[in-house]
Amino acid sequence: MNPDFQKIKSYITNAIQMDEDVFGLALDYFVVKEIKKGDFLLKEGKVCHQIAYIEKGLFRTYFLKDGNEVNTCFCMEDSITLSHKSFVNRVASTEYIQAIEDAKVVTLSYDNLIKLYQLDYAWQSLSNVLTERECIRLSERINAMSFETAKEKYLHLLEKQPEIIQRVSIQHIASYIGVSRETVSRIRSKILL
Amino acid sequence: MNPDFQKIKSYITNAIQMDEDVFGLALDYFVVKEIKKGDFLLKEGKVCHQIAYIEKGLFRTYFLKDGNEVNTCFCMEDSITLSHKSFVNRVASTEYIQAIEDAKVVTLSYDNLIKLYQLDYAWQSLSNVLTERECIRLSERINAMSFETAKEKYLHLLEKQPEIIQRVSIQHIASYIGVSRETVSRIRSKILL
DNA sequence: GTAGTATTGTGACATATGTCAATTGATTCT
DNA sequence: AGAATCAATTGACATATGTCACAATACTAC
Repeated sequence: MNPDFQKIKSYITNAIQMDEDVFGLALDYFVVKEIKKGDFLLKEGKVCHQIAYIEKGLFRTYFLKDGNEVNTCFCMEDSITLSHKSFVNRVASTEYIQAIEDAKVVTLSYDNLIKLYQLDYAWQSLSNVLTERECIRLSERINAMSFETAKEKYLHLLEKQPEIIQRVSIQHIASYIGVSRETVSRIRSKILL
Repeated sequence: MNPDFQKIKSYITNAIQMDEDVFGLALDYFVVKEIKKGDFLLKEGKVCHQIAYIEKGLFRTYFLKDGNEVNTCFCMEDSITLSHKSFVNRVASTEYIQAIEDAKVVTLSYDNLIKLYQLDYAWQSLSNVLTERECIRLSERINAMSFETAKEKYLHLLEKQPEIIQRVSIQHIASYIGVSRETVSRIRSKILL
């Protein structure tokens, strides 16, 4: 088996119980892609045709509000990135997915995923588990982000996803937690005291 | 068939294609409950054992942050209310679900839902569709609530769910959009000018 | 290495929103 | 109906955060 598929295999079998041969059904469908920093996995207006398992690198998801970029998600190694709404409903995406570090992903197209659904129920089940997880992640993010001060939001992120703070520029973090970059800068300088 | 089940039947067959007899499998499992204004469908610390289809009435979901109630959701007629995280993972809920109007719901327990999953795949499929929808609703709420001003958030709610504004007290709306009730009061008085 | 560009930090000030207090208005209960 | 409780409004003021301008630092490309 392509050694690139070892990590996504662990990821999947970690989420649900899946037999070796059932996983094998997907081998011909996986496509490995290298993405350069700054390049896009998805742009507004395009339908999201693939899910991408991130083997290496870091992506941000953002949308445009009054011409300004608003970050909604950072995805790094051993996670999956896609525009959920666009992928599931087969509609044009309202968001962008951009690599902010050089990246390597294993992709699976919508059409092939549907084929896998029909070949074995475990693949359907995997989708369900991942969707449930996404749901819970989103509701936690709402609670964290809607009812906390700028400082609380920063500290919350620092606690929950310290690696993001390390690897992502301050302006992207500011946009992610919904405050100005100056405010994040001031919060950060106070914390260090 | 119990006339109380007519509405939930429409709701389900609207979400997915489901045969008459497959729907019939659930008839013995549905339990109709009347809930008085102020009473709880779920409290913090309890596991959410049921999903509730709302035939009549209005519920709010909230959690406690530093002793203050923070509203996260309002659910009314022809929708479903539950604590997703608690129901799916069988863990203690961190949130409360309270009727803020006299209500009538049709409930289905977790155990019975699992039985239905095994009796016919359509029930599993229904769950998946509803979870997908919830995901999309949550991400829209994040975008609306995290990156808008108090006024924008109020107007957004007014546009998307005008009935909420009519039926829910101003303090609950304020908590829902994450601003003080005085601020909502001032926004409202300006809009009317 | 140097020039140029992009990113971050800091101060001054403006503004939105929160907090507190008092008043008015609406519900509920007996 | 009247008392009592609860909800909403309004004003004064405090505070958090945004905006703008500029300096300092860190990257990037030649």
